[in-house]
Amino acid sequence: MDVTPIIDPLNDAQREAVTAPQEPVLVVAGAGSGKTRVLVHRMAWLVEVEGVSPHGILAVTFTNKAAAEMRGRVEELLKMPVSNFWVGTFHGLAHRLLRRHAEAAGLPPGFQILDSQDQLRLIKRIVRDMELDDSTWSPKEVQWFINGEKDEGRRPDHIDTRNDQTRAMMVRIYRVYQDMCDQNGLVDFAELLLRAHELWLNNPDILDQYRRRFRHLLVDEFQDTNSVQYAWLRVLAGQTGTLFAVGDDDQSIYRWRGARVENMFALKKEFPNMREIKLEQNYRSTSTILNAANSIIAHNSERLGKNLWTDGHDGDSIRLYSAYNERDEAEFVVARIEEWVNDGNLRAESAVLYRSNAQSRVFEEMLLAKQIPYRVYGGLRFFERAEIKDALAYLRLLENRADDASFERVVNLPTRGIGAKTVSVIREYASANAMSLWQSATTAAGGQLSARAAGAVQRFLALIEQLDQDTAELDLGEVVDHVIAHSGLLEHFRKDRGEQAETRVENLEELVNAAQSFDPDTAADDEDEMPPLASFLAHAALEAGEGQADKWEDCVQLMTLHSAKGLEFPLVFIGGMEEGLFPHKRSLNDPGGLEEERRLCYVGITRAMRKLYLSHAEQRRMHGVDNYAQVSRFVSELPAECIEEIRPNIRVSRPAFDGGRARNSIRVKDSGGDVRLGQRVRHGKFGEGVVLNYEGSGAHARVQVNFESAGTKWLVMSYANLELM
DNA sequence: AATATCTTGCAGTCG
DNA sequence: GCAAGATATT
Repeated sequence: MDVTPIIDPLNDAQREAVTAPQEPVLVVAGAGSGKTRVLVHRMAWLVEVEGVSPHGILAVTFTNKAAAEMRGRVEELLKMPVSNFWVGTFHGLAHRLLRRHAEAAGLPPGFQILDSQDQLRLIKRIVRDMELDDSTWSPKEVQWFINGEKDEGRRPDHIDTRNDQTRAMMVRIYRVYQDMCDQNGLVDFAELLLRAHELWLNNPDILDQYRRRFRHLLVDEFQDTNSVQYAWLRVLAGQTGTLFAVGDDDQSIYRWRGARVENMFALKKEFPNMREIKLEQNYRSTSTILNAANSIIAHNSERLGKNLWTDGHDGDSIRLYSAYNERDEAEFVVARIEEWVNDGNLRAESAVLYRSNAQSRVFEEMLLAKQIPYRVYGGLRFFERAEIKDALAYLRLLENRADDASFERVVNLPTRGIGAKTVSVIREYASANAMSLWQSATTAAGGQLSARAAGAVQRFLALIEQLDQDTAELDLGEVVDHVIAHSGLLEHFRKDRGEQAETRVENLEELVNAAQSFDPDTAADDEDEMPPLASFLAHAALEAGEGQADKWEDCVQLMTLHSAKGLEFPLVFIGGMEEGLFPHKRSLNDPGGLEEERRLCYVGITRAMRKLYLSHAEQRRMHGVDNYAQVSRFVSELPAECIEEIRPNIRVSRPAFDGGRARNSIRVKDSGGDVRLGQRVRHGKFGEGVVLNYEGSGAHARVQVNFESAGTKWLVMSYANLELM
């Protein structure tokens, strides 16, 4: 057999990894050192040379993108379809296991996935139902707490709450939340992983079956595994499985969602015979860019230690631009992109990276103004759009009548005379009798509904049953089409004359397309197949789709630094290099947070192949308020000889701003005086009060005043005629 | 009960 | 600057 395509394109270190004996291997692979290639070639090596059946190989990644890429490349190399391999994300694989073994995992067969929006909604309701103050028990924090505990593998019973009232209450909410999910057959993201792990622990026979099957476990981005994922893999590997783990401690950027870099060290302890191989030769970037990256990451203390090198060219300096504000920054970036394109390059080769999603807006506006096509990754994804979730809620009810979240979402959408009052009666009767909203509704909440409300509810129930019957024989695309048409959703959005109504209708139509072309999972594995609708719904929750269509058009790529991991671009911009934004201020509270931000910066820099631009703005509008920040410390951690500063052109219209760093007063029209925060003022009608807040400037300036008798009001300065006191 | 308008909180990153 | 939720209006 000809193995040259498998081993020829590899350097020595890569080859050592790919051809290693069937023993545990840890590959520490720097950015751009060919780690995906190593994984792909290892799989090919196992199959072609070692004679391992694809059936016995499990490959795990974190993102759908990475999984898709791995599939594609293995197929290309082996020239055979990879349907026999299990290749997927942790969540995807966990989901597949749970579907197969729903009963053993203690789940109803029609269980649905709860995405984080739905999860938050549910928690909000629970906090309210428990009559807790949602400012002390902010649903977001509760969500954070629950997910954090689940990521560590802890159920409410495992959590020690002695001497900690706050924690005790959090655990109480966690309990109620979990009961709710169990009753409704809902599984959140963290739960998928935890249940999959518990499936091993509680069912030795099932575990044994998979242990015997998967003798080879390949794991990408090992530094991003959390405790549960690690335990899941560890148990699956057992004494007989061989683990092939690839990771880079310097690219560990998901600690906030439970990832533990330490898992890389733990591996070496658990498998004393583990072979460790370092990949340090970079094939992606110029040496200037690599120097910058090495120099940044050297400021971190906790590292396995590794230094990237290349035998390529120096390339251009890294350009640093100091903008006045975020618009100026965007203008600069877009102008550079225009030059790039005029030089005959593709737009798709350029990427604008930023720390937080909110930063994309200004770049989008500027690109739009210059009519440059672009594509935003992340942000609000297709399956997360409100109208899509509405449609999915109908579909979910068809699958699982007990899905309360979906029930509530569509019971009165489009409006059919079932108001808040009616729903709350149904809800109370349901919780008093430990039944689903659906069941409660079928009994007209135990007869507590008025005749009119009961009639409306009855019509809703009949509608769902009717939809279910009518679609029983249809295929997936037709089901979706039928449901959005006959549920009244499409009609509802059609007659809505809001500006977004049209795109909503288009999105619903797009959903039908998505369903039609949906391929029930590329890994059409042997035995039990999932019903298409269930499979499609899971796909919607797990993959969420992309922000916009038109993948194939040549367009500028916009994304967060996080979602850029694993990608590369000839031209890269990193915007918002400001203290407080990057490193983000909320990362500074916890130890290790800063180092993680620095690794994120390292990830960003190493995305660039040829040209890298960094920029920061002196002034940036956030939450509608101007902010001023220092240049990010990361800029000063770069070697000076790599950097070339670009001064703004004089012609740039410097925004009229009034000098002060922390501006806290505005000028009252024609009056010579300033209104400051805390200033006492008198109003002709409302009397005396104190200025709490203000916004805008000039004729549009408004102030918020707390009046002693009239309460707080927003007033337009130019009309209010405030008298300063 | 349905719709229009105002207020509030937000934006840290993913599956 | 936007979206969700709260409040006001019909």
